[in-house]
Amino acid sequence: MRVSREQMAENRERILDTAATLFRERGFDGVGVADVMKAVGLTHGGFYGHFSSKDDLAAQALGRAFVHSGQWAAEAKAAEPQAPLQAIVDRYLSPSHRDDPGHGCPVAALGSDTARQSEASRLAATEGVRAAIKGLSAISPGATADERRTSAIAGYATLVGALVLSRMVDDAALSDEILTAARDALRSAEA
Amino acid sequence: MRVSREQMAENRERILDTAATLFRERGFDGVGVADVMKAVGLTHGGFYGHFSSKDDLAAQALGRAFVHSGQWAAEAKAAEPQAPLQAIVDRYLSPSHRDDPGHGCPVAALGSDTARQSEASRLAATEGVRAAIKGLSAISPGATADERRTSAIAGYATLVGALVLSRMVDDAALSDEILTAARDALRSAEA
DNA sequence: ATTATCTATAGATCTATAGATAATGC
DNA sequence: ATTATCTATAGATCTATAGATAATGC
Repeated sequence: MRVSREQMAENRERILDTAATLFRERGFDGVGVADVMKAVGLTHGGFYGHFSSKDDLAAQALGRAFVHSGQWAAEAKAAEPQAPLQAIVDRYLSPSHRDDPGHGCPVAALGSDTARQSEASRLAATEGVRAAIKGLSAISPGATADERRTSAIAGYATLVGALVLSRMVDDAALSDEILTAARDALRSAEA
Repeated sequence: MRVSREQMAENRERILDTAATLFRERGFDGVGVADVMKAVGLTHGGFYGHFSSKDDLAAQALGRAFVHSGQWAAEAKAAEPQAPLQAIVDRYLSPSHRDDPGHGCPVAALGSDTARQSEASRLAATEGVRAAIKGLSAISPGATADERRTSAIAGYATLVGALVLSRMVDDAALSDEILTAARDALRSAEA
């Protein structure tokens, strides 16, 4: 039953990544500790050797999701160095992102829930949002640093809101229209 | 124990309004049937005489929240007929709206959750979002009806995203900055 | 010998229902 | 007599813990 120290560390990573995905797919309350452990292939009693509580897991999994989000943005930038903001906007507002919340933006997937979560989760979210704003400020339009930061925050809000709205409505045409409208508006703001 | 037919109808209304507030404050999973009934002053067994299930209540309470949201926007328009969009934006992005989710926008409070809710809830949300877009299209900037609709959708997304972000972060200054940045960006878009 | 994981379960909570109670309305 | 509400509870689910098991690592 016991595994090596190295294997244990790997198990912990898999619990975190699996939880980060499941929470984004089903919400914090839609996933139990036993669900996460079962998905990883362990029994749920073993969970408490890795994390002190479900809240602890939630906070760390949220942090993990934000880190992946940042890498995701960096990839988009690297792939399109001439128009990095447009690359991020197009990828963020794509149907494939909308249809795969488990591997997407943690703000759109868990935003309204996180506001009601533990202190540790909210701290992870605050750092994640701060980092995202910083990253977007470097590539957003504006004559001064202040203007770029303002347009980065507003652009971030537009992305998040459009994705939340597109996932909420039960009408494929309206959902697509929301993504397209937000993309068009952000494109003309860049010009 | 029994009450008049009229009183029963009033009880039903109070259950709906109370649920609409509690769900927005604590999320769908953060509120039990017993919590709602206790807040109304009834025992939880009586609930099933009014609604067939918690899902049924959730869908109807969500519809109710959207109706109130529409009235809220109409009030802002009536109070400031010369600049109706600005009045809505200012009210939506105010600290008092941010700090009172129970009486505010259902999209910002329950958006990510609603995507995972029952068919009936998603239908209520779809109608609510459709109505909001229609209302905003009438007062949004743009030369053609299509342009006004696009800027209405993008503006709505900016409002929702900014409120979600401002509620998620655990830093008052950053939260205020997000509200202000979104408001400034929407103001310059109107011009 | 130590310890990562497993088995089993306590304790709490939540939805939904069945039958009792008591006030309304024909 | 009808029916809106109440009391009590069944059944399911979830977090967390205690003690057993068996493989690692000194």
